[in-house]
Amino acid sequence: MDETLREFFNEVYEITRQIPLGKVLTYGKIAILAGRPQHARWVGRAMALAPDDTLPCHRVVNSIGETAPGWTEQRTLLENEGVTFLTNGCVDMKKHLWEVFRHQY
DNA sequence: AACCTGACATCTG
DNA sequence: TCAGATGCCAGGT
Repeated sequence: MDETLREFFNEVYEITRQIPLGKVLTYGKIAILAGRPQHARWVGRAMALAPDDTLPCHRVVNSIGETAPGWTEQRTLLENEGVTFLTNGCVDMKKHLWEVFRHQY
């Protein structure tokens, strides 16, 4: 794998580690924070390959708040930390999306 | 080189 | 509101 991509992955993991309990981030937002706005899909791949069990990758969802396909535990993990879901099965983004940008300013 | 794939995002009718 | 199309990009075949 390309070295710059590996750096990107590490950046992604670093950011993911900083997501507070009970909050979530989207693949796209993480891609932006990691400096590569076009690589949302690569963030997903980074999660899939995440070697570190302590990485809170369950706090990463897509732009509309859907949990990862084929990973039913994710919802349970989130609910255990107080994250609520809407009737359509998506995370209540209004409540739980981590407003990173507001903290930066 | 050509084509497919995917833990994505955004636009469109 | 929502399914389908489109853009995206690197890895796999």
